[in-house]
Amino acid sequence: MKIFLVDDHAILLDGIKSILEKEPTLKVIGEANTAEVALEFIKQNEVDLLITDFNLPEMDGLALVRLVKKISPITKIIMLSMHDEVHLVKEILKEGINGYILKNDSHKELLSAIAAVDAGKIYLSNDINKIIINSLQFPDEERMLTDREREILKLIAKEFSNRDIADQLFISERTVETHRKNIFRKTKTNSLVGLIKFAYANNLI
Amino acid sequence: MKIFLVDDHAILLDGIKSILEKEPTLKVIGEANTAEVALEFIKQNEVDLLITDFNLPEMDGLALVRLVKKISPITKIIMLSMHDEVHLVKEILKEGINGYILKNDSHKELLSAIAAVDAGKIYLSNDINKIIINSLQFPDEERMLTDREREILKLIAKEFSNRDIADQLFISERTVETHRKNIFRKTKTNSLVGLIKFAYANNLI
DNA sequence: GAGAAAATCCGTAGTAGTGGGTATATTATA
DNA sequence: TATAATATACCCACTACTACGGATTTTCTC
Repeated sequence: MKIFLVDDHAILLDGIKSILEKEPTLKVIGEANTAEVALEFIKQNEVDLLITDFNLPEMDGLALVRLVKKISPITKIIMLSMHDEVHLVKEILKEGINGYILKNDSHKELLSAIAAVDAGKIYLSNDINKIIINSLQFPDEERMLTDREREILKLIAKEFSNRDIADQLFISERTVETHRKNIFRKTKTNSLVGLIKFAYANNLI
Repeated sequence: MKIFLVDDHAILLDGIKSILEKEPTLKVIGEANTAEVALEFIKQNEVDLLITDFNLPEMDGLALVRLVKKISPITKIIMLSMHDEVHLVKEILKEGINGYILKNDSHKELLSAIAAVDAGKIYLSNDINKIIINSLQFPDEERMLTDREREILKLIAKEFSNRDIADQLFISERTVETHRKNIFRKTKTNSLVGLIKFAYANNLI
């Protein structure tokens, strides 16, 4: 099984490689610190399995997954993330990846995931399963932010005022206020600080 | 050399262990996900080198370092952090640790650090050196926040209003406003969002 | 083409925080 | 003990955002 690793922390990359090298059936044929470099490699080489972090500089793991699915549909993908925020997990799973494990899972979980994915199954780590099931049991939570709301939240996080955002998007300040109101409602926060924390947890910053 | 590892991400712990096991002179005699568990171990066993992450649940890496220095002064310490924020780096180095490397350094850097520390030297990763030198060249930056300011920043980050904070600390709202002003000045931010980002970067949240 | 969802826009009143000061008591530190 | 640093407190004018409310247009979906 030809595996390609992506993570922006070299030490983690080295560690995982060291673990996988102990398995005779697995072969790490390449690694990268950024999604861009990974894509270049996948365009030119056949990769059976891509194991990628979600947090990457520039292009994030989600964008990488979408592009890999386009340019190399046979490549299976396992996401190795530290994020356990329900919105974000759902967003990633929607892309149809083959496995999702967390960084505080052990290497055994990673090996199990690889085996399962190799056998054509989908593997979710225990914690991720819990999150999914929990969100099915308590579906009260609002649906995700719309694209526009997300756009505005990002601008808020970039320290723009309502006035600035309105100018930038060529809309009225009122509209920005309305979006802001809706974002607050949907994220169940009622302070700017809470909102920024939400943005962090959901990787919008 | 008897080494103890601390990191809240099991997969990283496993990876580093796997790397270190290849070196015949090194022996990983234990590992932990939390500072508390690590301290228990160090109390009862002789540890030559502690390699610890900074971000830990509950007690953080800085507090761990301070306690280890007390209960086992012979134990050398290498901090393995993803933080490269100048204030925080300085704060950690002030504790007198033996090495500081970043998570996006490679395993070679880690091995070099271990060798240097074993030889009684202090090892700083290249990026950390740059940060230190840079801060010497441009010492214009304000000194760190005072304890009180830090306390107030944490409360701001917990979504308390000035009124709330004043009540909680039994001081006037005016005083809170003054502290807030000083915090803004010192952190060179001028929006709440910037402030929260600073708090994140400095691990105050 | 009906209906839902999303995006747009507005008013009015009130509040919390910003930015500019100044000033004094307390606590470290040399 | 002088000096600096920190923590405390106040004033005033201003602005940005909040919290209610309601409404219309555009876009998507069945």
